[in-house]
Amino acid sequence: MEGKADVAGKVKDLNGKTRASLLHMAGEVFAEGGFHAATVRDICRRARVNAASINYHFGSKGELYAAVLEYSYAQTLPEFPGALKDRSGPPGERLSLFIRGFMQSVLDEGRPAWYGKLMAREMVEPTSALDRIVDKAIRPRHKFLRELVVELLGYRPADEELSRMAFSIIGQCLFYYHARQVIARLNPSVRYDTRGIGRAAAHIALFSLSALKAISRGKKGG
Amino acid sequence: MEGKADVAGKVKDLNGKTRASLLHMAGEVFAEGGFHAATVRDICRRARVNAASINYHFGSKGELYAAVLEYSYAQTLPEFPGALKDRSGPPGERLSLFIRGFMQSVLDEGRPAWYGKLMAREMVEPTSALDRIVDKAIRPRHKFLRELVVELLGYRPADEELSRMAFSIIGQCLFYYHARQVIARLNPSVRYDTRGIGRAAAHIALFSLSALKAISRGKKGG
DNA sequence: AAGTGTATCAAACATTTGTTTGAACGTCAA
DNA sequence: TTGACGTTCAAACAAATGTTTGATACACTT
Repeated sequence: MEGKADVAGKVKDLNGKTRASLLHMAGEVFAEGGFHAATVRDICRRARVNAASINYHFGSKGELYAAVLEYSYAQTLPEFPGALKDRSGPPGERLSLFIRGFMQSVLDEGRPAWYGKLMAREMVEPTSALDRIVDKAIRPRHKFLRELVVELLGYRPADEELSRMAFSIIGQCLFYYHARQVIARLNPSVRYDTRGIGRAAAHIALFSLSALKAISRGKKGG
Repeated sequence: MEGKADVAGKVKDLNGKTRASLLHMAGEVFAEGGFHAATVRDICRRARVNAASINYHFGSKGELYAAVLEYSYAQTLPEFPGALKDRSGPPGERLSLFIRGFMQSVLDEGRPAWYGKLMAREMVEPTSALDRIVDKAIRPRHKFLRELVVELLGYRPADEELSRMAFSIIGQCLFYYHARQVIARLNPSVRYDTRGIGRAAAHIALFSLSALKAISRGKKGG
């Protein structure tokens, strides 16, 4: 009944055309509307395969979702891990680069890299995959941001306060993703192409660096 | 067939017990999981009424949702409009009060005031009701924030830049709502009771005021 | 008492969801 | 050629969804 799909899935991976097509289209559909809004029929229609293919190749919609996360995470691996450990250059510049890179991965509509979007979606509408995402993707970035904040402040605040600093920075970034429909209505001039993302990232970097600098000064002075 | 429900809805409003019960339970359910995740059967079960009641009293699930938004908005009316026009007191203090009030309305789990949550949900998962919410609730707050930022900066930046300042502030606030599942995993010590909300609000106010002050100084000095 | 309109209910309805089934097709080894 | 295996497909399935229906009970008027 279940052929070789489960066992061989990890062996052949993308050998089969159907399987690869499903993986890509599923990534697209999941990134668009989240896990629940996505339908297997829509995914299969776009992938031009039979509706039963998902269950044959992945077992279920949920396991397909997990496979998409795993796959897209592996795709983005070459991008980040270097940046997440890079300690060269002034910390302010590293923060700017991090913010821009993060926003690109979440907002850029062009390339088929849905991992950022899937990550952002999981925050709002969690599935059983959230724990894995937190451990593999979010926690490393959070830690990276915390250390950067320590450098920028010049001292290490209490644990909770330090987390809040990171939250303040990431919160600004994610707002552009989560509230993009509202932003489009409040200020239609805000664009989401590479230039627009760059402008948003530049503002967030300026805003955050200014805050950290002023807080640092206040702490040292008082 | 459609009796007096549609016509009389606006006349009697909450006279009927069933209608009122539905309105309250629907608000609760919609706030929990959004419009799509909510089911009419769940709402009716909690309200202890028949499953057909929603269509009888409101016409459809969508119109019930609209009615909930309208009702909960009317409930929160007494709270805000004063605050949104208050020009007394130092602007920094007014910003702190705004942030705290906004976060309370979005995060507080105790009271049955779902308007904040529904508003935050509409941003991420918009329905056809978004336009109305933007006009009636979001735009006034956005405008209020912009004017406050102008006061705090001491000058008026370009339109887009000014909007981004407001986005940076609101983005920090909404992160605590949208990413609460992730926050719980990253830093379990962050609480969502009144004290915890107050602490988060205080941090966001400090962070934002520091940023605005430093940016203002930089602009004037350079 | 009869009549009128409102409200509530259990049941059924049509649609959509994820999933399963059984047949058909192709490939390759014996 | 035969038989086994992996793959694809149309069709059907069971469950859940929003909605509709027809009957029944109640309140109030005439």
